[in-house]
Amino acid sequence: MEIGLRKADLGEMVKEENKAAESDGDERGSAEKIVLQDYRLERKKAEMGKVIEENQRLKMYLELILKDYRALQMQYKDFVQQEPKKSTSASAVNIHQNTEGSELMSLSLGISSSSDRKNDKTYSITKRKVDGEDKAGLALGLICKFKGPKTTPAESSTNNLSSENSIEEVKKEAMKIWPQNKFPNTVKNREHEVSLQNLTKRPRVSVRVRCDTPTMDDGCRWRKYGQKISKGNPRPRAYYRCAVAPSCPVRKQVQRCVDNMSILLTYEGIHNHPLPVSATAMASTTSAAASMLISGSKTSISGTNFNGLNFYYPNSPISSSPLCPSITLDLTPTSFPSSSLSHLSRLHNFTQTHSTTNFNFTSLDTNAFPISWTNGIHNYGNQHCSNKNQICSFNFGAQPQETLHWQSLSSQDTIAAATKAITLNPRFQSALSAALTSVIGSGSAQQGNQTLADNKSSQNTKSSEPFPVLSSFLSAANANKCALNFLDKSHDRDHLI
DNA sequence: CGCATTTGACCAGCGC
DNA sequence: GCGCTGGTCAAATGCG
Repeated sequence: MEIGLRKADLGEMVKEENKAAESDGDERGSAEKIVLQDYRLERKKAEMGKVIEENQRLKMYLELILKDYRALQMQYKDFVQQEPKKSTSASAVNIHQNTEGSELMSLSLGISSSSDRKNDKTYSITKRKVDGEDKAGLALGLICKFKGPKTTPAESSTNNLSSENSIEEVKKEAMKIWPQNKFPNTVKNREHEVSLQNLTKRPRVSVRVRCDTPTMDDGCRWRKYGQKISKGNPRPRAYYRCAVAPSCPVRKQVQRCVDNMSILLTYEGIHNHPLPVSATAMASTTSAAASMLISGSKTSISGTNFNGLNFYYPNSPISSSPLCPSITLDLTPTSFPSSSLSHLSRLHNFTQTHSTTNFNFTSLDTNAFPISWTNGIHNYGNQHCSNKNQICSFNFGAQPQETLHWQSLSSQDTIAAATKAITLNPRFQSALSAALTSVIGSGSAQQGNQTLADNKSSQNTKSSEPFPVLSSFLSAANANKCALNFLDKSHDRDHLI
């Protein structure tokens, strides 16, 4: 569609140019006119060639995306088919059967704000039940509980049932949890749902960078509102608010590592205002990752406690709330892949309810044991992943032709390069999507791709537009369009960085 | 003087 | 229920 429009537009342009040429011709000699026309023709031909080439590339991207989509669709089908067999309770089967298709997508993401949590006393009860009883499958209960209308005190009290795992009780739980899903899912409801999600869910993106200076300038204006000594790290953690706009919800935590020069920046929330150009590199990196989180969570259906891409950092654990999915982009040149990974593993063994994703953008020699990604999407780079433990580490510099030498770059450059890697390369997007999809449980890398594309596109359009990219989720159609726009423009930017 | 930072107090969530 | 911890608030302080 986009391709067709482009050709049509170009045709119009050629006609207009020809008209202009004709009017000019009255004042010039015919020979000069012919030469000029020839020149214009050649130019248009060249442009046409570029457009055709671009269209081919777009088709290629589209095929890749479709391929990803089909692969995910197959995985999803497999999952749906296998899950009832695995499930020990009939209600679980009902839940899955009731949640097939697109509805299931919208049911999966249950996040409430802290204020909601305050009101919803069932939260902690349900969560504990979920954590304790069935780490593999019953997370659905939690998910739905978040989303649903506030339960009445009577309903809440019934949640205090003794935790015997009888089928009847599970059924009762499921009935309490799911009834709202049987209501007609009107457009209004969905919009409300989505807006609520965007308002209440604050994705966390941690960026680990090497920084020799006391503070790291990421281009944005921040106002410090607190400082705290956190457990396990003598260096205080600083809390910042975005000071660009008073209403901006974005917060940042800065934690310096105790034993090296790396610094961990944790961003929470999405900017609701235009950003200075200097801030777009970091912001686009984090928002791309945040978008991935949101999209991934949104399409997760069950299984892995949906909540979590958790960050853990030796000697400075950043707390993670189940309400705040988080992701870490490791941009340090000298990371600690093996130790961090084992650390993550150990941590995860202790806290099975959390899962962790660590994207390592260091040079490839820091990671030495590639494991092929088996999600049926793309193999890209070295990906260290243990699905069982929900721990993934990516090294995106693994393929020689795609290797980016982060070590030689400054922090800003590294961030910019990482941003580029995430946003411009469909393979990166696929890999990221695959990781998130895997970690979160299920879902659509497709949507992740679109979101990333959308994200980049939104930045590309105009700096005057508000930065937040999560709003793109409100319109799938728009996301499609933006994805194409992004793909359309991506090759031009390839020359920039 | 205005703005940013510091810092102790307070609050909420969570584990025991 | 209590204590620990992370996160936030707001008065005090510092700085240009």
